Amino acid sequence: MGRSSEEAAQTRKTIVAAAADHIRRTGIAEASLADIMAAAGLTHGGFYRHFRNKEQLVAEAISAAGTHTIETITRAMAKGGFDAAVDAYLAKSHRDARTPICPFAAVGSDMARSASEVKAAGADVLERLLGNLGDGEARPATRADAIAAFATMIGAMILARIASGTSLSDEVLESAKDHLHRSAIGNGPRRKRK
Amino acid sequence: MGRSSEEAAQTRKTIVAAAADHIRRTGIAEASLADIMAAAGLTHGGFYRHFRNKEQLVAEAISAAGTHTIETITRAMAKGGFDAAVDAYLAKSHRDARTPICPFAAVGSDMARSASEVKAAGADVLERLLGNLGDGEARPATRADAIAAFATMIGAMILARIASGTSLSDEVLESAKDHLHRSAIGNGPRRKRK
DNA sequence: TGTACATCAGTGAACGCGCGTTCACTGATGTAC
DNA sequence: TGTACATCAGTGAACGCGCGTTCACTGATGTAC
Repeated sequence: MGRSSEEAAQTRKTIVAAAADHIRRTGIAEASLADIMAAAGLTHGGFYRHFRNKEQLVAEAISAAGTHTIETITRAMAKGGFDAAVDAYLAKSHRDARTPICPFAAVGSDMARSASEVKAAGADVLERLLGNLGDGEARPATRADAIAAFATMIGAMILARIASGTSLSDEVLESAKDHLHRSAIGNGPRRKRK
Repeated sequence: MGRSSEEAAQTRKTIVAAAADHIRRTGIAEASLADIMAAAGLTHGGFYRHFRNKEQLVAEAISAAGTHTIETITRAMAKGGFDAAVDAYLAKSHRDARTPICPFAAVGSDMARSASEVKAAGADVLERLLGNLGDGEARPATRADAIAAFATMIGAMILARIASGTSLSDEVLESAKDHLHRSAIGNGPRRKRK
């Protein structure tokens, strides 16, 4: 089955998208190349026509998932400010989603243990996210505030997922939301730090 | 090789301790029973004399690692208050440790995807930790404050480990520390929430 | 107290399985003439 | 323009390996008499 190079480029994107989904749902180690390729509508033998190895795919999948997450957060910030973005991120629907949106909450611990290629992709997503949180009107006052706020969000989401099904889980989400709303990090327009 | 039941109980504890180490170092899925048993000085065949399956061992290992983490945090709080505990947790030496101390930072994402037995062990550790953070003089003012502070700590540690080796990593630790110090969560004695 | 025996922690080989990776092959595509 | 051919995306079988789990066996322990 020969394919044009245009079709091949599309196939590659499909594989990355399937990997981004599968990895966030099951974890990095648990997502097998055969499953990812099947989800992309392909057999697993063709994988190495597109990628050097699994690590490369994981790195690109993290990057793609991160880009979508940044867009989602940026959109929420533009519409309803920092508080709205926090509420959207820490929503029960995000906690319970079959496919988690944010790769840091879904596989943050996995990434921390991964090969440098994967960690670099994760660090790049974080850097891009921090750059974008500076945009908009009701943004965090400083880069340090944005870092602390995002750390609180992913930490709370991870704890809420561990405790899912208990009242503690809801309490974690509510406590983190309240804290971020009250901490005056993003209330109203501020000057970006020089 | 027959063993007394006393020796067997000690062996069981050794296996759990080896599992707690191995799991925090490599991840849940990546820690094989054969490796854990070898680290405990045993062959892997005898595993099922002590545990129903891998899940049960993982749950007990999380619980044991969590107990040690709670003790460490409680000790730091007793000695230097909330700020000292934050500084100890978010230290570079904790980020770079061969065996991470805190199971939530090390394998939080893994736990969130694990069987209910493992998640229940994690939720129990969190509940115990929150109970202990209420002790001491310079404790977080409310349970909600304690939850938000701990979420910030594990989130920051995970992000710092993903970015390890870059200046962003140090920046994450510093930003989270500054935020927690400034947020007045644990500055001085407060009344515990009713 | 001394002896026979049941127990069971631990050994080491084996099981079926799924993993990442490799490879010979297929056949439509795009190019050279 | 039409034809021959090289390319290479995708197939499907196979590879060696490590996994969780099982099992027949060993032999020191603790108990029954």
